[in-house]
Amino acid sequence: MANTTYSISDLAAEFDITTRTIRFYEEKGLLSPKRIGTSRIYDSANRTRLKLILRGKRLGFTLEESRDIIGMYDPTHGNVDQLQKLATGIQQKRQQLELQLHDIKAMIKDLRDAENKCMQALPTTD
Amino acid sequence: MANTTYSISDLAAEFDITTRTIRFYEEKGLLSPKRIGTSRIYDSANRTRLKLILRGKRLGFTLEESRDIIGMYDPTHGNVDQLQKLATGIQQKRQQLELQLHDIKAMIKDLRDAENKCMQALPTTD
DNA sequence: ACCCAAGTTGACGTTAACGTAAAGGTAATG
DNA sequence: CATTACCTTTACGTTAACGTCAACTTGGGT
Repeated sequence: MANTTYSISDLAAEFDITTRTIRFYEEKGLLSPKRIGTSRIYDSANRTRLKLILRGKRLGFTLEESRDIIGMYDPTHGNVDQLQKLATGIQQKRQQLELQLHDIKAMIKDLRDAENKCMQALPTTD
Repeated sequence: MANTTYSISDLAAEFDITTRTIRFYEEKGLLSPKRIGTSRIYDSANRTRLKLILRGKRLGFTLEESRDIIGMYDPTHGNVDQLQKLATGIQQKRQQLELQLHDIKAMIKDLRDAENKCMQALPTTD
């Protein structure tokens, strides 16, 4: 199984970000690639995490929020009490996202209306 | 018609933000309330604009983006050429929003999955 | 052996979006 | 008439998320 790996500039090119950005995410504890010598080596799991970080960014989340959210994706952390807290944390984030979903839909509708008004104000080609 | 007006602290209280924030938005050209003496007086139109700004903020937009978007809501700007550019601007923003909509839905699904895994890992009460 | 592209670690700079005093004006209330 | 409660402007401080050098090492290709 040829486990594909990536250099830092591979990922930077793929996602159209700088290497500085990727290192910054690592500095903030969002990524922790393996090393060969001093060079960072990213596997597909790292790449996925990066994608999730960027998705969070597009949605306006801070890096800290994204880190928390990504932390919710694997229930590796055994303890029952921890799992309870995790579950409620997940539910809260989901609620927030539902609100955001509502906001976006409203905004899209507003823009559709604006577009229509705009079209009506324009001369028709007939 | 008792045109309702608001003081700056009225709006700050209603939307749970500081007066500083509201003044800052004005500084950035997002609001322009009337004045009585030196005091700012907001009408319902100003209040609506503020609501739109905050919605934009919840969606991760910069103030500049929000200002542009809000500017799309009224086709007051007569010229045909301007209207054409406005229309395409609106369409672009809408496309961006559709992408964001997609991102949000994906994230909600991820969180639902995570919630399920979490529940399965928890002991049932039977 | 030499070069170059790509990697590394600091460290300081920058921008957006406010926070946080400081210093003062004004209007109503006790 | 003095205090309290809001309002104002001006100005410096702060945090997140990188940008931007600088100075250095390192693995391949010719």
